[in-house]
Amino acid sequence: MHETFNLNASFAALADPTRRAILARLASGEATVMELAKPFEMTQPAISQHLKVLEDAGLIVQRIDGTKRPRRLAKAGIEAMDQWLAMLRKALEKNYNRLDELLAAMEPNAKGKKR
Amino acid sequence: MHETFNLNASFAALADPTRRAILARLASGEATVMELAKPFEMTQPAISQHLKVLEDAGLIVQRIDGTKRPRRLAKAGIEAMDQWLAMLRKALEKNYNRLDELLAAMEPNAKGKKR
DNA sequence: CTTGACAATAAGTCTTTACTTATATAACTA
DNA sequence: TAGTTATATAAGTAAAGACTTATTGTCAAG
Repeated sequence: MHETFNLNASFAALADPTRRAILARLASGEATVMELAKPFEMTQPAISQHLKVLEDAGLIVQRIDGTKRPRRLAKAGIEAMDQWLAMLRKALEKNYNRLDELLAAMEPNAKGKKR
Repeated sequence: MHETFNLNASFAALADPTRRAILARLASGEATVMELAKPFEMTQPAISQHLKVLEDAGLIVQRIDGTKRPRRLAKAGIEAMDQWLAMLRKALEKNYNRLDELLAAMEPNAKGKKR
């Protein structure tokens, strides 16, 4: 419930190229809204809205510095997605092995051979 | 272009809990549409549409077996997302170190006030 | 050849999303 | 203090998404 719900928001957040670019930028350190907005042909409110999506998804956090609100990456949310994907990747490896076994069973003659 | 576009679709695909459940199911091996549909309170067309989304996103592939169309996980698409996220995770580790350095540098003197 | 199982597609509805412009608020600066 | 900078919020719109029901295409088996 808590986790699944958050994964919905987290993956949805990554589905947008602007938001992925923002995260990539934050990967090299904190940045303010204006700094983040600069590379895009988009208004500041649009960027603020993207940042809200990222924050609600648990992927970034903000800090207060005068009138500025520098954002940085948030570990927890990113790791949650990473772990979910790791599960899939592991399954892929397993299935790959299983496929090997299947092929081996189907071709007793050519067992262990790579064609 | 190719890669960014695909990541849009891939992450968007994972944003839906039904589709994540489908992938989790496929993690334990091939399954037909009907098999995949069974756990959900949803019609078969709905599942077929989800499968189309997953396939367009490069996350699954299908095989033809009579009138059945068994799906299985697709390595490439999953790895693409995994690698993008790995980039973020790496940045987090780096930034964590950087923060350590910053705090260490600030510590010798009295720490800044907050105002 | 007909029937039934498996699956895709079409069309319609309702909700969500990604923007825009306009405006508000709070904190710096001169 | 007044003006400017940094950011958030509100309201409106157009497009995309997640379903539904209805229908169609294909194969397999009697």
